Amino acid sequence: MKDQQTLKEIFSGYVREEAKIFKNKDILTEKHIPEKIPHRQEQINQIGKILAPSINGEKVSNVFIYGSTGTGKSVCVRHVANELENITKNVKILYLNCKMKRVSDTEYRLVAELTRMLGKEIPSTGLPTEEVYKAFYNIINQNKTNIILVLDEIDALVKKIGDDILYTLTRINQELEAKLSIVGISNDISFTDNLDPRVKSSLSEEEIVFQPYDAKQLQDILTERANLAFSEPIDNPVIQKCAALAAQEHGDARRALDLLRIAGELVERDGHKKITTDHVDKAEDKLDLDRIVEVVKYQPKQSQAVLASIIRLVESDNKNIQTGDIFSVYERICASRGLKILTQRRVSDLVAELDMLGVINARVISKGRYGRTREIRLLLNKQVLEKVKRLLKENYLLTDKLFLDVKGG
DNA sequence: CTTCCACAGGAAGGTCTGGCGG
DNA sequence: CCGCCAGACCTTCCTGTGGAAG
Repeated sequence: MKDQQTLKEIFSGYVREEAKIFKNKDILTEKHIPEKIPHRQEQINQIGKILAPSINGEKVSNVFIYGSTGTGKSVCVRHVANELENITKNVKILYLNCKMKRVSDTEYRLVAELTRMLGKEIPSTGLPTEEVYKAFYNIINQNKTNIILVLDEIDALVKKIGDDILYTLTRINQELEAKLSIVGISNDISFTDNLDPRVKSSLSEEEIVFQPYDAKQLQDILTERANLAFSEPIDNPVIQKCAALAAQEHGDARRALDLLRIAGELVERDGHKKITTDHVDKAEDKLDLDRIVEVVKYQPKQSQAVLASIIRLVESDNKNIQTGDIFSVYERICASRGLKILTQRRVSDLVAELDMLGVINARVISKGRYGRTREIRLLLNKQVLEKVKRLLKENYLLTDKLFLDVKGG
């Protein structure tokens, strides 16, 4: 009873505190699609002009949009899409982020998801892919509406499952006399280079580029959103700091918003009221810390073992760490922990994955006579490294005592 | 110039799990 | 129940290669 009382007090105190700082925290997340998008009017108009003919039932051009992360590609497209759907029922917009695990990262899942969006349930597994395509075609034939398919992070899709699927999708129009257009969004500019020329030309009937924001523009964005998200105005230096830090990260607006949001959360937790630039500094640390630790936490055991090997090598002052070194340490860790030892080929892939996740940096280098390999560096600062190590120790993949004498490099 | 290291990374296939429709 | 399917995860086998050493 006493416990409950205390808990209630904690909660109610928290609720009050939250009410004081955030008016609506969602404004600062990706979920939110703002009414006003500063410094993107031109792009929005371009997208609008391209998609407008769909209102009269005409098929619109495929569009390819690129720009680095946090330049507003998705928001702008979604904004236009919302407006479009508000004024006409002739257009159905299917928005899909291709990076979504277990939703759109394979051919089957992607087509299944699209079919579901059009109103037909498809089991998550069990059917032949061909069957799912049939269902998709059928429902398109029935509906006869104009479909605009927005494929966000389309580069991730092609990287994983190839461009065949895009070819199939672009050909639907010929086969079914349907009106399906594709809006592809990518943050990899060189993405189209490796595309099948047919796909490439049909996908980029129109192209729109999003340049990174500069610090000033980021400030405008932050100010705009901060007014909606927080109950009290945010000090200018705080906004400036968020903008400056994000401007260093290729003008990533998402990062700027994250910084502001986390800073707000930190203040909230401390029970204070005013965000200061110190909070922004802390937010920056926390942002990286949380992301990496979270990533590592949900890596499979084998991948963690590989990471443990890399950390071991780094800790024993090895300068140039290469795949072979990692593998030999990895073998020992597995042996001592009773873990199955995978092949070097597989470990090489796990290393590549860790690289993609931003935990390490793996660069292919040639050492001439002494072979071609990957040179690996850890990308963790001291704070993050400590947390990751603790995590790996909990999983018995790292121990405190050194049990290795690694050959010098 | 050629040689050759220590891998990279593609291709194909195996094994297992979870789920389908009949 | 069966036979089949997709997908995760892994192995086996393989060809390709940048550049220092000879």
